[in-house]
Amino acid sequence: MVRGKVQMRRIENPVHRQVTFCKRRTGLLKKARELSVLCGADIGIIIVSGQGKLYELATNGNMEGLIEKYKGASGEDLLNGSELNQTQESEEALMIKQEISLVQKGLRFLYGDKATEHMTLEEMHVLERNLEVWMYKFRSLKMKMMLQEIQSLKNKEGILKAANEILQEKIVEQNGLFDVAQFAAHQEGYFSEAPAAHVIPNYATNPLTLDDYGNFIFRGGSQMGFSY
Amino acid sequence: MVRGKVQMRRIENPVHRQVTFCKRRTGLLKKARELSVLCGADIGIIIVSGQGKLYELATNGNMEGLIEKYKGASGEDLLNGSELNQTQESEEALMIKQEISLVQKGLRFLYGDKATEHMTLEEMHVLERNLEVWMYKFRSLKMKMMLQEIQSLKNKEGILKAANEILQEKIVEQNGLFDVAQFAAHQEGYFSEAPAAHVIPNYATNPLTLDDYGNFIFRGGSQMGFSY
DNA sequence: AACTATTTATAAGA
DNA sequence: TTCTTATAAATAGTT
Repeated sequence: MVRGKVQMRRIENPVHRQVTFCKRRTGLLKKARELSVLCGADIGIIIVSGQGKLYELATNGNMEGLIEKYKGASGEDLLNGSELNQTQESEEALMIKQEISLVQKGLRFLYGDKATEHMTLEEMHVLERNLEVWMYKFRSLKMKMMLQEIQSLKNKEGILKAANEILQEKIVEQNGLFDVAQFAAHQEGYFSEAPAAHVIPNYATNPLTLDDYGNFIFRGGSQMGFSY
Repeated sequence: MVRGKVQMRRIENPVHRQVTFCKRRTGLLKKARELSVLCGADIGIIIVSGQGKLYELATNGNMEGLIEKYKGASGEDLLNGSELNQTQESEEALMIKQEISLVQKGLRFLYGDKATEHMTLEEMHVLERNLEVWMYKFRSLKMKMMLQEIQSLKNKEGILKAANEILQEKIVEQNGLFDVAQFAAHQEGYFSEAPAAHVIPNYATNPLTLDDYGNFIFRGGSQMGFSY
C-alpha cells in the first residue's frame, strides 16, 4: 500500500525501480491514449528506459509523421520556404503513392473479395487518417462545392472510389507543385452537378471567410453514443 | 465534481474539450516527468492538439537526440526483424493485434465449429468490450465500409445478436452476472442518437475531420439506425 | 482559477 | 508476474 507521499527522486532499489517503471509507464501510456481520444489530440511518446530499452506510443499509428510535424513546426523559424522544397516534393509524391495504394486496397476490400482481401485495423486507421489529410489539403475549395462533392460522392460510387480517382489525377499533377486552379477545373468536370466556377479564388492569399461557409449547415458532432 | 465514470470518447462540447485538454495535458506531462525522475528514463512527448497546436516535453532537454535514438532503433528494427520488433512494437499495434485475434476467435466460434472452438465467459466479455472499441475506432469512418461491414454482419444474423444469445446461455449457466436486456438496449442506441446543437466550426483553424464529413454524408442519421 | 466529490493510479505486500 | 488494498493523485463538474 502507499505509505505517505512518494519522494520525487530516483528510486535506488533496482527492483523497486523496475517495477515502478513498468507500472508508471503503463499508466502514462494509458493517460496519453485517453487524452488523445477525449480531446482529439495526436500524441507521440518515446521512452528510453535506464537500460536503454525503447518504448513508444503514437496515437495515430504514425510516429514518423508526428516527428515530421514536430520538426516542421520547430524548424519553421530557422528555415523559411524554398530550401526544403525539393525533398518535400518527393516526400509528397511518395505519400501520394502510399495513399493510392491504401485506397485501392480499401476498394478491393469493399467491392472485391473480402475473403481474400484483408485489411487490418491499423490500415483502416491510416486510410481514415489519409482521407482526413486529403480533405484538409483541399480545404481551400469552397465549402458549398465541397457539400456538393460529398453529396455527389454519396450518390455515385462512394468516397473511396472518388478519392482514388482524384488521387490518381493528383499523381499526374505531381510533376509540378499542386495547382489549385487545375484541380478545381478538374472538379468541375468530374462532378456534373457542381456549379460552374467562373472565378477560381486564390485561397492561399485570400483565406476563406465564414461567409464562404454560409450555406453549409453543420449538424453537430459525432453522436455514435456508445460508451465503454 | 466527478459524476460517474468518464466515457472514453471524444468530448463533443468544444469548451469542455479544451478545458479537459489543458488539464489532462498538464497531468500527462507531470506523470512523464515523474517517471523520468523516479526511474531514470528518458522521455519525449509530442502533442498536437485538435487545433494543430504543438506541445512537447523532452526530459533530457533534447528532443532531437531522442528522435535520433528512436529512428536509429526503429531502423535497426526493420533490418533485424523479429527480436527487437517484439519489444519495441508500438503499444497501438499490439493492441490492434490482440483485438483482431480475439474477434477472429469470436467469429470462428460463432460461424465455425463451436465444438472445437471454446470461449470462456470472460473472453466473451472481452469480445463484447472489444467490439465496442472497434466500433468506437471506426466512428469517424462512417463510410460505406462501415455500413457494408455492419450490414453484412446484420444480414448474416448479426454477431452481436448471436453473441447475446450465446451469452444468455452462458448466463443461465452461470447465475446471471450479465444483464443482456441492458446490453441490448445499449446496443440499440449506438447509431440512433440525435445530433447535437448546431455548430459552425472554424475550418480555417480546424481542418475538417471525418466526423464532420460523416455528418455530411449521414446527415439525419436515419441511415445509420440499424439495430442488432 | 479554485473547490471537492469521485474516480483513477499506484506502492507495497502477498 | 499478478492480485489486493490502502492511500495518494488526478480530475469532471461547479462556482
